[in-house]
Amino acid sequence: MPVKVYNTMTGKKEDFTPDAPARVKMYVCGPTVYDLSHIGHARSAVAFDVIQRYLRYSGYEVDFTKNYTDIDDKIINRANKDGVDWKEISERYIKAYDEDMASLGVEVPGRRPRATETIGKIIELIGTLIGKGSAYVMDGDVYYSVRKFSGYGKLSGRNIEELESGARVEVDERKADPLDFALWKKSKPNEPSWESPWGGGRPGWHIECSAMCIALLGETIDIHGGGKDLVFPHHENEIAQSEAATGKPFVRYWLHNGFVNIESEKMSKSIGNILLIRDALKGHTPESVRLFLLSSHYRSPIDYTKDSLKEAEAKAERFYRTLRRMEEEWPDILNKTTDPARLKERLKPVRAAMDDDFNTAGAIGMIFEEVAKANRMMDEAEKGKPGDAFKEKLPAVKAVFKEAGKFLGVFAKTPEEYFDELKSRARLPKEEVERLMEEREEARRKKDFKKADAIRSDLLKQGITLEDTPLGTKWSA
RNA sequence: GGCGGCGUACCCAAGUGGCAAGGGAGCAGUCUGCAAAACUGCCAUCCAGCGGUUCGAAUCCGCUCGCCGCCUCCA
Repeated sequence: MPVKVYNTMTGKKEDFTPDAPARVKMYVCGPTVYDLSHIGHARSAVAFDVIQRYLRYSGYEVDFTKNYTDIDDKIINRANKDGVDWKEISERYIKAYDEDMASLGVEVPGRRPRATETIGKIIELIGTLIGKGSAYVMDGDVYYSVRKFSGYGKLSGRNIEELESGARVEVDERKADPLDFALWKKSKPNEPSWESPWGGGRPGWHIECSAMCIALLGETIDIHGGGKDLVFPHHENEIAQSEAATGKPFVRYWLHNGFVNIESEKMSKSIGNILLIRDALKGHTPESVRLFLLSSHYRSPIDYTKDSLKEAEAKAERFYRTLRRMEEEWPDILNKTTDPARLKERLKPVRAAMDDDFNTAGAIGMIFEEVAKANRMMDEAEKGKPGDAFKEKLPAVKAVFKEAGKFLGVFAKTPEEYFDELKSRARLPKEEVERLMEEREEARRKKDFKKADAIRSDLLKQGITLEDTPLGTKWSA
Protein backbone atom coordinates (compact mmCIF):
# COMPACT_ATOMS: atom_id res chain seq x y z
CA MET A 1 0.00 0.00 0.00
CA PRO A 2 1.57 3.24 -1.07
CA VAL A 3 1.43 6.30 1.10
CA LYS A 4 -1.09 8.83 -0.10
CA VAL A 5 -0.25 12.51 0.16
CA TYR A 6 -2.30 15.61 -0.50
CA ASN A 7 -0.53 17.67 -3.12
CA THR A 8 -1.32 21.38 -3.03
CA MET A 9 -0.43 21.61 -6.71
CA THR A 10 -3.20 19.27 -7.82
CA GLY A 11 -5.52 19.73 -4.86
CA LYS A 12 -5.82 15.96 -4.58
CA LYS A 13 -4.50 13.06 -2.60
CA GLU A 14 -2.04 11.15 -4.74
CA ASP A 15 -0.05 7.96 -4.40
CA PHE A 16 3.41 8.91 -3.29
CA THR A 17 6.24 7.56 -5.40
CA PRO A 18 9.63 9.23 -5.22
CA ASP A 19 11.52 9.99 -8.40
CA ALA A 20 14.31 7.62 -7.50
CA PRO A 21 13.07 4.38 -5.97
CA ALA A 22 13.35 4.28 -2.19
CA ARG A 23 14.99 7.67 -1.94
CA VAL A 24 13.08 10.82 -1.02
CA LYS A 25 14.40 14.31 -1.54
CA MET A 26 12.58 16.54 0.91
CA TYR A 27 12.92 20.23 1.64
CA VAL A 28 11.03 22.25 4.23
CA CYS A 29 11.10 26.01 4.61
CA GLY A 30 12.62 26.74 7.98
CA PRO A 31 12.36 29.78 10.20
CA THR A 32 13.53 33.31 9.65
CA VAL A 33 15.60 33.65 12.78
CA TYR A 34 14.80 37.04 14.25
CA ASP A 35 12.78 36.09 17.33
CA LEU A 36 11.79 33.19 19.59
CA SER A 37 9.69 30.51 17.96
CA HIS A 38 5.99 30.19 18.63
CA ILE A 39 3.56 27.31 18.64
CA GLY A 40 2.98 27.76 14.90
CA HIS A 41 6.62 27.08 14.17
CA ALA A 42 6.30 24.06 16.43
CA ARG A 43 3.36 22.79 14.45
CA SER A 44 5.12 22.99 11.13
CA ALA A 45 8.25 21.41 12.54
CA VAL A 46 6.38 18.60 14.28
CA ALA A 47 4.20 17.91 11.24
CA PHE A 48 7.13 17.54 8.87
CA ASP A 49 9.11 15.69 11.50
CA VAL A 50 6.40 13.04 11.58
CA ILE A 51 6.17 12.99 7.78
CA GLN A 52 9.89 12.52 7.51
CA ARG A 53 9.94 9.87 10.22
CA TYR A 54 7.04 7.99 8.72
CA LEU A 55 8.55 7.91 5.25
CA ARG A 56 11.73 6.49 6.70
CA TYR A 57 9.70 4.03 8.73
CA SER A 58 8.03 3.00 5.48
CA GLY A 59 11.37 2.05 4.02
CA TYR A 60 12.47 5.17 2.22
CA GLU A 61 15.79 6.81 2.65
CA VAL A 62 14.90 10.44 3.26
CA ASP A 63 17.27 13.23 2.40
CA PHE A 64 15.67 15.80 4.66
CA THR A 65 16.73 19.42 4.41
CA LYS A 66 15.44 22.37 6.40
CA ASN A 67 16.97 25.80 6.02
CA TYR A 68 17.49 28.77 8.28
CA THR A 69 16.77 32.14 6.72
CA ASP A 70 19.54 33.99 8.47
CA ILE A 71 19.59 37.18 6.45
CA ASP A 72 16.46 39.23 5.97
CA ASP A 73 15.00 42.69 6.61
CA LYS A 74 13.43 41.49 9.85
CA ILE A 75 16.78 40.32 11.16
CA ILE A 76 18.41 43.61 10.25
CA ASN A 77 15.59 45.54 11.92
CA ARG A 78 15.87 43.47 15.04
CA ALA A 79 19.63 43.98 15.14
CA ASN A 80 19.21 47.73 14.82
CA LYS A 81 16.61 47.75 17.54
CA ASP A 82 18.79 45.75 19.92
CA GLY A 83 21.89 47.63 18.88
CA VAL A 84 23.84 44.50 18.02
CA ASP A 85 25.32 42.96 14.90
CA TRP A 86 22.80 41.14 12.66
CA LYS A 87 24.94 38.02 12.92
CA GLU A 88 24.43 37.96 16.65
CA ILE A 89 20.66 37.98 16.16
CA SER A 90 20.65 35.12 13.71
CA GLU A 91 23.02 33.04 15.81
CA ARG A 92 21.00 33.65 18.96
CA TYR A 93 17.71 32.61 17.41
CA ILE A 94 19.09 29.65 15.52
CA LYS A 95 20.27 28.35 18.87
CA ALA A 96 16.90 29.07 20.48
CA TYR A 97 15.05 27.39 17.61
CA ASP A 98 17.20 24.29 17.89
CA GLU A 99 16.59 24.11 21.63
CA ASP A 100 12.84 24.47 21.25
CA MET A 101 12.69 21.82 18.57
CA ALA A 102 14.80 19.42 20.60
CA SER A 103 12.49 19.83 23.56
CA LEU A 104 9.54 18.85 21.35
CA GLY A 105 11.31 15.76 20.13
CA VAL A 106 11.83 17.05 16.60
CA GLU A 107 14.64 15.14 14.96
CA VAL A 108 17.51 17.19 13.59
CA PRO A 109 17.22 17.38 9.78
CA GLY A 110 20.00 15.75 7.79
CA ARG A 111 20.99 19.09 6.32
CA ARG A 112 20.46 22.55 7.73
CA PRO A 113 21.74 25.07 5.22
CA ARG A 114 21.79 28.77 5.91
CA ALA A 115 21.08 31.42 3.33
CA THR A 116 24.34 33.20 4.08
CA GLU A 117 26.29 30.00 3.41
CA THR A 118 24.71 29.69 0.01
CA ILE A 119 25.40 33.14 -1.38
CA GLY A 120 27.62 31.79 -4.16
CA LYS A 121 24.89 29.48 -5.41
CA ILE A 122 22.33 32.24 -5.14
CA ILE A 123 24.41 34.59 -7.27
CA GLU A 124 24.96 31.83 -9.78
CA LEU A 125 21.25 31.15 -10.01
CA ILE A 126 20.38 34.82 -10.42
CA GLY A 127 23.02 35.03 -13.16
CA THR A 128 21.37 32.14 -14.97
CA LEU A 129 17.98 33.83 -14.74
CA ILE A 130 19.35 37.09 -16.11
CA GLY A 131 21.06 35.17 -18.91
CA LYS A 132 17.79 33.54 -19.86
CA GLY A 133 15.93 36.82 -19.86
CA SER A 134 13.84 35.89 -16.84
CA ALA A 135 15.33 38.59 -14.65
CA TYR A 136 16.64 42.08 -15.09
CA VAL A 137 18.99 44.43 -13.30
CA MET A 138 17.74 47.80 -12.17
CA ASP A 139 20.20 50.10 -10.47
CA GLY A 140 21.89 47.43 -8.35
CA ASP A 141 18.71 45.47 -7.67
CA VAL A 142 17.73 42.38 -9.60
CA TYR A 143 14.08 41.55 -10.24
CA TYR A 144 12.35 38.49 -11.55
CA SER A 145 10.05 39.01 -14.53
CA VAL A 146 6.89 37.27 -13.50
CA ARG A 147 5.19 37.66 -16.86
CA LYS A 148 7.97 35.76 -18.60
CA PHE A 149 7.01 32.60 -16.74
CA SER A 150 3.93 31.09 -18.29
CA GLY A 151 3.18 28.79 -15.38
CA TYR A 152 3.00 31.57 -12.83
CA GLY A 153 0.11 31.00 -10.42
CA LYS A 154 -0.22 27.26 -10.97
CA LEU A 155 0.41 26.35 -7.35
CA SER A 156 -1.83 28.92 -5.69
CA GLY A 157 -4.53 28.85 -8.35
CA ARG A 158 -4.13 32.45 -9.43
CA ASN A 159 -3.66 34.06 -12.76
CA ILE A 160 -1.64 37.10 -13.63
CA GLU A 161 -4.61 39.25 -14.52
CA GLU A 162 -6.24 38.72 -11.13
CA LEU A 163 -3.02 39.45 -9.35
CA GLU A 164 -2.55 42.56 -11.42
CA SER A 165 -5.97 43.94 -10.61
CA GLY A 166 -5.60 43.12 -6.95
CA ALA A 167 -2.09 44.48 -6.61
CA ARG A 168 -1.54 46.89 -3.77
CA VAL A 169 0.04 50.25 -4.26
CA GLU A 170 3.57 49.54 -5.31
CA VAL A 171 6.26 51.32 -3.38
CA ASP A 172 9.16 50.38 -5.51
CA GLU A 173 8.70 52.15 -8.81
CA ARG A 174 11.85 50.76 -10.28
CA LYS A 175 10.22 47.47 -11.03
CA ALA A 176 9.17 47.04 -14.62
CA ASP A 177 5.97 45.34 -13.46
CA PRO A 178 4.28 45.50 -10.06
CA LEU A 179 4.19 41.71 -9.90
CA ASP A 180 7.94 41.35 -10.19
CA PHE A 181 9.84 40.49 -7.05
CA ALA A 182 13.39 41.05 -5.87
CA LEU A 183 16.05 38.41 -6.34
CA TRP A 184 18.87 40.64 -5.16
CA LYS A 185 18.57 43.73 -3.02
CA LYS A 186 21.15 46.47 -3.19
CA SER A 187 22.45 47.15 0.30
CA LYS A 188 22.29 50.51 1.93
CA PRO A 189 25.30 51.84 3.85
CA ASN A 190 25.93 49.90 7.09
CA GLU A 191 23.81 46.99 5.99
CA PRO A 192 25.14 43.47 5.57
CA SER A 193 26.42 43.16 2.06
CA TRP A 194 27.88 40.56 -0.28
CA GLU A 195 29.70 41.30 -3.49
CA SER A 196 27.93 40.37 -6.69
CA PRO A 197 28.13 41.18 -10.41
CA TRP A 198 25.40 43.77 -9.73
CA GLY A 199 27.16 45.39 -6.81
CA GLY A 200 26.97 44.90 -3.05
CA GLY A 201 23.71 43.52 -1.76
CA ARG A 202 21.88 40.61 -0.24
CA PRO A 203 19.58 37.92 -1.58
CA GLY A 204 15.80 38.32 -1.70
CA TRP A 205 13.79 35.94 0.38
CA HIS A 206 12.50 33.58 -2.29
CA ILE A 207 15.70 32.91 -4.19
CA GLU A 208 17.55 31.40 -1.25
CA CYS A 209 15.21 28.42 -1.02
CA SER A 210 15.49 27.72 -4.74
CA ALA A 211 19.26 27.93 -4.53
CA MET A 212 19.62 25.72 -1.47
CA CYS A 213 17.19 23.19 -2.85
CA ILE A 214 18.88 22.91 -6.21
CA ALA A 215 22.38 22.96 -4.74
CA LEU A 216 21.80 20.32 -2.10
CA LEU A 217 19.03 18.12 -3.47
CA GLY A 218 18.99 18.67 -7.21
CA GLU A 219 16.83 20.32 -9.83
CA THR A 220 13.77 18.22 -9.14
CA ILE A 221 12.86 17.24 -5.61
CA ASP A 222 10.12 15.00 -4.30
CA ILE A 223 8.62 16.92 -1.41
CA HIS A 224 8.64 20.59 -0.59
CA GLY A 225 6.85 21.66 2.55
CA GLY A 226 5.96 24.64 4.68
CA GLY A 227 3.10 26.50 6.26
CA LYS A 228 -0.05 27.23 4.27
CA ASP A 229 0.78 30.91 4.18
CA LEU A 230 3.85 30.18 2.09
CA VAL A 231 1.85 28.91 -0.87
CA PHE A 232 1.59 32.43 -2.19
CA PRO A 233 3.83 34.16 -2.92
CA HIS A 234 6.84 32.31 -1.54
CA HIS A 235 6.40 28.91 -3.11
CA GLU A 236 4.87 30.29 -6.26
CA ASN A 237 7.98 32.39 -6.69
CA GLU A 238 10.26 29.49 -5.94
CA ILE A 239 8.64 27.53 -8.73
CA ALA A 240 8.99 30.43 -11.15
CA GLN A 241 12.66 30.95 -10.36
CA SER A 242 13.66 27.32 -10.28
CA GLU A 243 11.79 26.16 -13.35
CA ALA A 244 12.82 29.17 -15.41
CA ALA A 245 16.44 28.47 -14.50
CA THR A 246 16.54 24.70 -14.94
CA GLY A 247 13.75 24.05 -17.40
CA LYS A 248 12.72 21.12 -15.22
CA PRO A 249 9.82 20.52 -12.86
CA PHE A 250 10.91 21.82 -9.48
CA VAL A 251 8.82 19.86 -7.00
CA ARG A 252 6.76 16.70 -7.38
CA TYR A 253 4.62 16.99 -4.22
CA TRP A 254 3.82 20.22 -2.40
CA LEU A 255 2.77 19.78 1.23
CA HIS A 256 1.44 22.54 3.46
CA ASN A 257 0.49 22.52 7.12
CA GLY A 258 -2.42 24.44 8.63
CA PHE A 259 -2.25 27.21 11.20
CA VAL A 260 -2.57 27.30 14.94
CA ASN A 261 -5.18 29.79 16.11
CA ILE A 262 -5.35 31.16 19.61
CA GLU A 263 -8.88 31.21 21.01
CA SER A 264 -10.16 31.20 17.41
CA GLU A 265 -8.00 34.15 16.45
CA LYS A 266 -5.00 34.21 14.21
CA MET A 267 -1.75 34.60 16.07
CA SER A 268 -0.22 37.94 15.31
CA LYS A 269 2.09 40.44 16.84
CA SER A 270 -0.49 43.19 16.53
CA ILE A 271 -3.12 41.26 18.52
CA GLY A 272 -0.35 40.28 20.92
CA ASN A 273 -1.51 36.70 21.22
CA ILE A 274 1.69 34.95 20.25
CA LEU A 275 2.16 31.74 22.17
CA LEU A 276 5.86 30.99 22.39
CA ILE A 277 6.93 27.37 22.55
CA ARG A 278 8.77 28.20 25.75
CA ASP A 279 5.63 29.54 27.36
CA ALA A 280 3.55 26.56 26.28
CA LEU A 281 6.12 24.30 27.91
CA LYS A 282 6.04 26.13 31.21
CA GLY A 283 2.90 24.47 32.50
CA HIS A 284 2.83 21.34 30.37
CA THR A 285 5.01 18.43 29.43
CA PRO A 286 6.66 18.55 25.99
CA GLU A 287 4.91 15.29 25.26
CA SER A 288 1.49 16.87 25.76
CA VAL A 289 2.35 19.83 23.54
CA ARG A 290 3.45 17.46 20.80
CA LEU A 291 0.38 15.31 21.31
CA PHE A 292 -1.83 18.38 21.07
CA LEU A 293 -0.25 19.26 17.73
CA LEU A 294 -0.65 15.73 16.40
CA SER A 295 -4.24 15.29 17.56
CA SER A 296 -5.54 17.12 14.52
CA HIS A 297 -4.71 16.44 10.92
CA TYR A 298 -1.67 18.48 9.84
CA ARG A 299 -3.59 20.36 7.14
CA SER A 300 -6.49 21.45 9.36
CA PRO A 301 -6.37 24.57 11.43
CA ILE A 302 -6.06 23.86 15.16
CA ASP A 303 -7.42 26.09 17.82
CA TYR A 304 -5.42 26.56 20.97
CA THR A 305 -7.57 27.32 24.01
CA LYS A 306 -6.77 27.41 27.69
CA ASP A 307 -8.00 23.82 28.01
CA SER A 308 -6.50 22.24 24.93
CA LEU A 309 -3.11 21.48 26.44
CA LYS A 310 -4.74 20.18 29.60
CA GLU A 311 -6.75 17.75 27.52
CA ALA A 312 -3.67 16.65 25.67
CA GLU A 313 -1.91 16.14 28.95
CA ALA A 314 -4.78 14.03 30.27
CA LYS A 315 -4.45 11.96 27.13
CA ALA A 316 -0.71 11.48 27.59
CA GLU A 317 -1.23 10.50 31.21
CA ARG A 318 -3.83 7.93 30.30
CA PHE A 319 -1.37 6.37 27.92
CA TYR A 320 1.58 6.27 30.31
CA ARG A 321 -0.52 5.09 33.23
CA THR A 322 -1.63 2.11 31.18
CA LEU A 323 1.90 1.37 30.05
CA ARG A 324 3.12 1.61 33.64
CA ARG A 325 0.42 -0.77 34.77
CA MET A 326 1.41 -3.25 32.07
CA GLU A 327 5.04 -3.12 33.04
CA GLU A 328 4.51 -3.28 36.77
CA GLU A 329 1.83 -5.89 36.91
CA TRP A 330 2.95 -8.21 34.13
CA PRO A 331 6.72 -7.84 33.79
CA ASP A 332 7.35 -11.48 32.89
CA ILE A 333 4.69 -11.68 30.25
CA LEU A 334 5.74 -8.38 28.75
CA ASN A 335 9.26 -9.65 28.14
CA LYS A 336 8.03 -12.01 25.47
CA THR A 337 8.94 -10.98 21.98
CA THR A 338 6.15 -10.60 19.51
CA ASP A 339 6.13 -12.43 16.23
CA PRO A 340 6.81 -9.87 13.45
CA ALA A 341 3.87 -11.08 11.37
CA ARG A 342 1.58 -10.69 14.32
CA LEU A 343 2.90 -7.22 15.05
CA LYS A 344 2.40 -6.19 11.45
CA GLU A 345 -1.18 -7.34 11.61
CA ARG A 346 -1.88 -5.43 14.80
CA LEU A 347 -0.22 -2.33 13.47
CA LYS A 348 -2.36 -2.28 10.35
CA PRO A 349 -5.05 0.17 11.48
CA VAL A 350 -2.42 2.63 12.67
CA ARG A 351 -0.50 2.35 9.44
CA ALA A 352 -3.63 2.67 7.36
CA ALA A 353 -4.28 6.02 9.04
CA MET A 354 -0.71 7.16 8.51
CA ASP A 355 -0.70 5.99 4.91
CA ASP A 356 -3.68 8.24 4.32
CA ASP A 357 -1.87 11.58 4.13
CA PHE A 358 -0.24 11.18 7.53
CA ASN A 359 -3.44 11.08 9.53
CA THR A 360 -1.86 11.27 12.97
CA ALA A 361 -5.18 12.02 14.68
CA GLY A 362 -6.62 8.78 13.34
CA ALA A 363 -3.48 6.85 14.27
CA ILE A 364 -3.60 8.18 17.81
CA GLY A 365 -7.23 7.14 18.02
CA MET A 366 -6.18 3.60 17.13
CA ILE A 367 -3.50 3.67 19.82
CA PHE A 368 -6.12 4.51 22.42
CA GLU A 369 -8.25 1.61 21.28
CA GLU A 370 -5.25 -0.54 22.13
CA VAL A 371 -4.97 1.21 25.48
CA ALA A 372 -8.56 0.37 26.31
CA LYS A 373 -8.09 -3.22 25.16
CA ALA A 374 -4.97 -3.63 27.27
CA ASN A 375 -6.74 -2.41 30.39
CA ARG A 376 -9.68 -4.68 29.76
CA MET A 377 -7.41 -7.68 29.25
CA MET A 378 -5.51 -6.96 32.43
CA ASP A 379 -8.70 -6.61 34.43
CA GLU A 380 -9.84 -9.92 33.04
CA ALA A 381 -6.52 -11.62 33.72
CA GLU A 382 -6.49 -10.43 37.31
CA LYS A 383 -9.82 -12.10 37.98
CA GLY A 384 -8.61 -15.54 37.01
CA LYS A 385 -5.63 -17.28 35.56
CA PRO A 386 -4.11 -15.37 32.68
CA GLY A 387 -4.63 -17.50 29.60
CA ASP A 388 -2.28 -18.13 26.72
CA ALA A 389 -4.10 -15.60 24.57
CA PHE A 390 -3.43 -12.92 27.14
CA LYS A 391 0.26 -13.83 27.30
CA GLU A 392 0.46 -13.33 23.55
CA LYS A 393 -1.66 -10.25 23.28
CA LEU A 394 -0.27 -8.06 26.01
CA PRO A 395 3.29 -7.94 24.66
CA ALA A 396 1.84 -7.38 21.20
CA VAL A 397 0.11 -4.25 22.47
CA LYS A 398 3.35 -2.97 23.89
CA ALA A 399 5.08 -3.69 20.60
CA VAL A 400 2.46 -1.64 18.78
CA PHE A 401 3.08 1.27 21.12
CA LYS A 402 6.79 1.03 20.52
CA GLU A 403 6.43 1.03 16.75
CA ALA A 404 4.00 3.94 16.71
CA GLY A 405 6.32 5.87 18.98
CA LYS A 406 9.02 5.67 16.37
CA PHE A 407 7.16 7.71 13.79
CA LEU A 408 4.83 9.75 15.98
CA GLY A 409 7.53 10.78 18.40
CA VAL A 410 5.07 10.44 21.25
CA PHE A 411 4.37 7.41 23.45
CA ALA A 412 8.05 6.60 23.14
CA LYS A 413 9.21 7.34 26.67
CA THR A 414 9.26 4.97 29.60
CA PRO A 415 6.53 5.68 32.15
CA GLU A 416 9.26 6.58 34.64
CA GLU A 417 10.62 9.24 32.29
CA TYR A 418 7.21 10.68 31.70
CA PHE A 419 6.13 10.79 35.32
CA ASP A 420 9.48 12.17 36.39
CA GLU A 421 8.89 15.04 33.99
CA LEU A 422 5.59 15.67 35.71
CA LYS A 423 7.07 15.39 39.17
CA SER A 424 9.82 17.83 38.34
CA ARG A 425 7.30 20.63 38.22
CA ALA A 426 5.79 19.83 41.61
CA ARG A 427 5.75 22.73 44.02
CA LEU A 428 7.12 20.60 46.85
CA PRO A 429 10.50 18.91 46.81
CA LYS A 430 10.42 15.21 46.15
CA GLU A 431 11.78 14.38 49.61
CA GLU A 432 9.02 16.37 51.29
CA VAL A 433 6.36 14.59 49.28
CA GLU A 434 7.83 11.23 50.14
CA ARG A 435 8.03 12.11 53.83
CA LEU A 436 4.36 13.08 53.88
CA MET A 437 3.44 9.93 52.02
CA GLU A 438 5.26 7.87 54.62
CA GLU A 439 3.43 9.70 57.38
CA ARG A 440 0.14 9.00 55.65
CA GLU A 441 1.04 5.34 55.24
CA GLU A 442 1.66 5.12 58.97
CA ALA A 443 -1.70 6.72 59.69
CA ARG A 444 -3.41 4.33 57.32
CA ARG A 445 -1.84 1.35 59.04
CA LYS A 446 -3.27 2.62 62.31
CA LYS A 447 -6.60 3.11 60.56
CA ASP A 448 -6.38 6.80 61.31
CA PHE A 449 -8.07 7.63 58.03
CA LYS A 450 -8.93 11.11 59.09
CA LYS A 451 -5.29 12.04 59.31
CA ALA A 452 -4.42 10.09 56.17
CA ASP A 453 -7.08 11.89 54.18
CA ALA A 454 -5.96 15.24 55.53
CA ILE A 455 -2.45 14.66 54.25
CA ARG A 456 -3.80 13.59 50.90
CA SER A 457 -6.00 16.63 50.51
CA ASP A 458 -3.23 18.97 51.64
CA LEU A 459 -0.98 17.53 48.98
CA LEU A 460 -3.74 17.91 46.42
CA LYS A 461 -3.87 21.60 47.25
CA GLN A 462 -0.20 21.69 46.30
CA GLY A 463 -1.11 20.09 43.00
CA ILE A 464 0.04 16.64 43.98
CA THR A 465 -2.23 13.67 43.43
CA LEU A 466 -1.88 10.45 45.39
CA GLU A 467 -3.05 7.13 44.12
CA ASP A 468 -3.14 3.95 46.22
CA THR A 469 -2.49 0.85 44.19
CA PRO A 470 -1.91 -2.79 45.10
CA LEU A 471 1.77 -2.07 44.54
CA GLY A 472 1.89 0.92 46.87
CA THR A 473 1.03 4.56 46.71
CA LYS A 474 1.99 6.61 43.68
CA TRP A 475 2.11 10.35 43.27
CA SER A 476 2.09 12.76 40.40
CA ALA A 477 2.03 16.51 39.96
C1' G B 1 -13.66 41.48 -5.45
C1' G B 2 -10.45 36.83 -6.75
C1' C B 3 -8.68 31.98 -4.95
C1' G B 4 -8.97 28.11 -1.24
C1' G B 5 -10.79 25.67 3.08
C1' C B 6 -14.16 24.42 6.98
C1' G B 7 -19.13 23.45 9.59
C1' U B 8 -19.54 15.71 13.05
C1' A B 9 -22.30 15.03 20.47
C1' C B 10 -21.20 19.65 26.20
C1' C B 11 -15.74 20.43 24.39
C1' C B 12 -11.56 18.52 21.19
C1' A B 13 -11.47 15.25 16.96
C1' A B 14 -11.10 10.87 13.04
C1' G B 15 -14.18 9.10 9.33
C1' U B 16 -15.01 11.11 2.03
C1' G B 17 -20.52 5.82 -0.95
C1' G B 18 -22.58 0.58 2.99
C1' C B 19 -25.65 0.77 9.12
C1' A B 20 -21.06 7.45 13.29
C1' A B 21 -13.06 5.87 15.79
C1' G B 22 -10.69 8.04 19.86
C1' G B 23 -9.79 11.65 23.94
C1' G B 24 -11.75 15.14 27.63
C1' A B 25 -16.02 16.48 30.67
C1' G B 26 -20.66 14.43 32.86
C1' C B 27 -24.01 10.56 35.08
C1' A B 28 -24.70 5.43 37.16
C1' G B 29 -22.29 0.85 38.73
C1' U B 30 -17.82 -2.61 40.02
C1' C B 31 -13.31 -2.03 42.87
C1' U B 32 -11.40 0.89 47.29
C1' G B 33 -11.29 2.32 54.58
C1' C B 34 -12.61 6.62 51.52
C1' A B 35 -10.60 8.46 47.20
C1' A B 36 -7.82 8.02 42.74
C1' A B 37 -6.88 4.96 38.66
C1' A B 38 -8.96 1.07 35.86
C1' C B 39 -13.19 -1.48 33.99
C1' U B 40 -18.63 -1.70 32.62
C1' G B 41 -22.99 0.93 31.12
C1' C B 42 -25.29 5.67 29.53
C1' C B 43 -24.13 10.10 26.61
C1' A B 44 -24.98 12.14 17.88
C1' U B 45 -31.39 7.20 14.76
C1' C B 46 -27.50 11.45 13.34
C1' C B 47 -23.10 14.43 10.80
C1' A B 48 -25.03 23.44 9.50
C1' G B 49 -29.88 23.82 6.39
C1' C B 50 -32.64 22.59 1.91
C1' G B 51 -32.99 19.90 -2.57
C1' G B 52 -30.81 16.12 -6.04
C1' U B 53 -27.95 11.47 -7.72
C1' U B 54 -27.91 6.30 -5.79
C1' C B 55 -30.44 -0.01 -3.79
C1' G B 56 -27.74 2.86 -0.15
C1' A B 57 -24.52 9.50 1.53
C1' A B 58 -21.89 12.63 7.12
C1' U B 59 -19.27 11.08 2.67
C1' C B 60 -20.99 12.69 -4.56
C1' C B 61 -23.77 17.17 -7.08
C1' G B 62 -26.51 22.00 -6.61
C1' C B 63 -28.24 25.98 -3.70
C1' U B 64 -28.60 28.63 1.14
C1' C B 65 -26.61 30.07 5.88
C1' G B 66 -22.36 30.57 9.11
C1' C B 67 -17.04 30.62 10.11
C1' C B 68 -11.90 30.96 8.55
C1' G B 69 -7.36 31.47 5.59
C1' C B 70 -4.50 33.52 1.39
C1' C B 71 -4.27 37.68 -2.12
C1' U B 72 1.23 42.46 2.14
C1' C B 73 5.96 40.11 6.21
C1' C B 74 4.16 35.59 8.43
C1' A B 75 4.68 28.43 10.24
